[in-house]
Amino acid sequence: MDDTTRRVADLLQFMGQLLEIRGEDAFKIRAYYRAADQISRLAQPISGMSEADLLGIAGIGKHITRKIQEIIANGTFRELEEVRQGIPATLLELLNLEGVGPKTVSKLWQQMGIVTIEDLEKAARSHRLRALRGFGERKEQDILKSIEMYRQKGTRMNRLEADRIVARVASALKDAPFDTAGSYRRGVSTVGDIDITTTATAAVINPRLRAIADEIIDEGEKRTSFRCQGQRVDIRFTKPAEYGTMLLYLTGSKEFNIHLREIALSRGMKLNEYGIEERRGGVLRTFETEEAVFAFLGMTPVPPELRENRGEIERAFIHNLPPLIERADIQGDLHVHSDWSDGQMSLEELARRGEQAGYRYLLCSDHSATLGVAHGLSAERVKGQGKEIERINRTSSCTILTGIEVDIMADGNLGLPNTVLGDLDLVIASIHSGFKQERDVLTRRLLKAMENDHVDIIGHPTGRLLGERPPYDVDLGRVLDVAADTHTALEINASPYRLDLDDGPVRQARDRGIRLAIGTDAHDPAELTHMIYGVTIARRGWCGPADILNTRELRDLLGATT
DNA sequence: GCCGTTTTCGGCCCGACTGTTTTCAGTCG
Repeated sequence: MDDTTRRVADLLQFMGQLLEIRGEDAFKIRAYYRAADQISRLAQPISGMSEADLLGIAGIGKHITRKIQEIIANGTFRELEEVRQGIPATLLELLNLEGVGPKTVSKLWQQMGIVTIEDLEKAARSHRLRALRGFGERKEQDILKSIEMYRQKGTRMNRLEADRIVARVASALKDAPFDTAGSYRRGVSTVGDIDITTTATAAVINPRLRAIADEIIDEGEKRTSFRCQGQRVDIRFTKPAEYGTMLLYLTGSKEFNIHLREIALSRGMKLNEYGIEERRGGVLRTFETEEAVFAFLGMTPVPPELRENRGEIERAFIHNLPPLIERADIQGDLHVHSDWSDGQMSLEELARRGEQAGYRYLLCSDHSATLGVAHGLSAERVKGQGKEIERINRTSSCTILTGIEVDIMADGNLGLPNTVLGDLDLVIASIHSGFKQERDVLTRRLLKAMENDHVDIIGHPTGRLLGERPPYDVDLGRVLDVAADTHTALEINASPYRLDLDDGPVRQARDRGIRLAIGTDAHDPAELTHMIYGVTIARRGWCGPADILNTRELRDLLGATT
């Protein structure tokens, strides 16, 4: 997203938060949040959009359009500046505390003069909070605990961590039937908490959960929340007859649920986690499966990965959802390292692992020599590796493709000469250094690499490491333009530590007909199994088999990239 | 503030759980 679009979304979000603290009408607040959300997922820069374009976006009307125009022209809007005058900026941070919402913040501020987390901590420690109406000893303790949690900053889990927690909870549930839901089920690249629904009863399950919980947050007949290995887990207990609507509700996303419920409402039906009822005193109709709910509403079932209210609901009503890629469509892995650079697998092992995975091919893409730490390959060693691969391929049903993950250096030149690159089956070009360069410099490095005829794929195009390093500052719009022009594929790096590109840009690339390549970037055998994470991101980006290079047969693949 | 196949006014997704309460407000998902 470009800076201006980002700023518009941020300021509308900010306005919503300020209005919350002021205790304004909840629907007005929601309107700002909704507008901010819509803008943050725009595929194009907002500054290029006309007034009519803006008004065409659901949830953006006359007033917010004017404010957007003001932000584009002046960097802010008058009403926001007026509202923020009266409210200390530090108050917003208090909203990050679990159990502390706008009403509480407002009360703390107006009745006790509390404006920072430090103020709040002091007041709670000296037992002054309990003087407020609606506060007691328990609440003081809870607030202190929330402050501690916030300072430890529980970050979102990557998929691998989430898988571990799910496995742990599954072991406690034993034979009880259950499904994961929430962002985990939708396949989001990082997961905030684990949502689970089960038809087993609370009476049976709650005691088992206590055995694996660090802490029980709250415990009930219908829902139990607890912390497991530092992460929050929510379990909903469901009757089998109501399982379909419960799973649908718990899977979300929130925006998907709201939109679907609005549509149900407009047809005189109320949809919740227990079923669907006629709005005027009808009986509750229940559904055992999600498919049954979708069928009743007249929709094609929406795969969980698509449930983000990005147009999939409308498409499901006209039975026109895109075909999505499946794990079984994958014919090979297009990014693997061997022990010729920093990987652990020999070339023989690569071939064997590829056969075991049922792959037709694997792209051996070791680092080029410029990347000192990775024992990268010189021009000479590239040749040597090629001979070795040729030998192994004679007896392997999984063809090892010769390749390289060549460095895009600080000046945009590549780490190996064209004469070397030209002899390889496929070339990935990636940035591994100079992350802090100016946006324009970084962007031009990528563009220059794409314009090289020998470069087939751009590896981990934004360079992010989830929870560790933000994406580098590139103009993704320009990258997509040039990728389309030069027929360069962009990678969906399937490593759970990267997932780069993520679903948003994948969708944009896919909509523009840009080809995508899924690679695990495996350095050891276990990492070859990460392919599923990449496939999931592709699905979230609305990709079908035809959008992904490595669904192709070998001959087709090489034909497409020469 | 947005929006319209009951509406240009009067709705806006819906429910669980907790703490501090004597019936509910606040928060969360």
